[in-house]
Amino acid sequence: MGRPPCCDKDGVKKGPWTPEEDILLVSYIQQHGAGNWRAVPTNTGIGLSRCSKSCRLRWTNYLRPGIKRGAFTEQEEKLIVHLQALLGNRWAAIASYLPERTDNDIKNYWNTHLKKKLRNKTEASEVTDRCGGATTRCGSSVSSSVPKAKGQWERCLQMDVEMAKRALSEALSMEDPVSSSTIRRGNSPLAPSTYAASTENISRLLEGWMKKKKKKTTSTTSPATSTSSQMSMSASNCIAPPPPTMFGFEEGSPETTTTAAAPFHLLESWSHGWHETKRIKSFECHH
DNA sequence: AAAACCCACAACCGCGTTCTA
DNA sequence: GTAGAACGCGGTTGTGGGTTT
Repeated sequence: MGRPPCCDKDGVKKGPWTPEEDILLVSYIQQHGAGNWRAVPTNTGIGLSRCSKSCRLRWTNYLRPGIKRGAFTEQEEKLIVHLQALLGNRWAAIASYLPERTDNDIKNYWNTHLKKKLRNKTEASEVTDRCGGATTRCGSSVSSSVPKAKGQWERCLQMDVEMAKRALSEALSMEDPVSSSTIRRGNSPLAPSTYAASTENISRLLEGWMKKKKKKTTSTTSPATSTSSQMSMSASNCIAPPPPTMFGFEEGSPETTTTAAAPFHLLESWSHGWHETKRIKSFECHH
């Protein structure tokens, strides 16, 4: 009946990942490709005693090639704010418009920076009309608990859509052609740089890890030498593609057909070749 | 110098959905 | 068709580093 069990909870390691574990995971994915997470812990042998869920998370959030880390740009910030206004806290959907960022990253950034920023803004403009002014951000959240008259809500949403359109156009026009073309095309399944990019991710993580370790202790043996050589060796190879960054919205979704759908069409060019019906379906289900 | 506090972010948890035997 | 596990997502927590007192 059903699928076999995921992984026995006993002996499953938790907490921060070490570079060794990262290497193990990446080399596994290099050989077998991303997906089938259930098989990862068993196939990597005793070296990786992580549950499949943890492996998937580690890969999608940190090791996957093409992930951009560091400070968010103003354009990214704008995008997030407007998409959050349109989509609510659907971080995965929002992340699909920022292919270099993960949903976790965006979620964290929202919770730590943008939420505060917006709160300050709204506090400052609280005195003014909540929905009437042209610059007032209204209908801000899909999940807003404040009830609104239908017509009013639609007008607000329409305004948000217009704002989002502008922000998206700005963001798109300001992108440099090289990086944006990479983004639009995603990671080609056979792109030779794919694994290299992944090892770059690990190298970055390793650097940070080494710094931390240096601070803590100077006497412990570090994995740096073995891992770096392993990485440079592996970098010449090519791995299976990462899970395609999702792009999901379907024409005619209820409630979004005439309003929110507009910016998504605008963005469709971003992601040609990335259509992932599974996620589209999943998004439909949420509506 | 040390304690207290704050902040950022990586990772975990729980739940709904999807998949498969 | 059904049961049960995997998968994916959003919310939350834990931890480590930085700053302030």
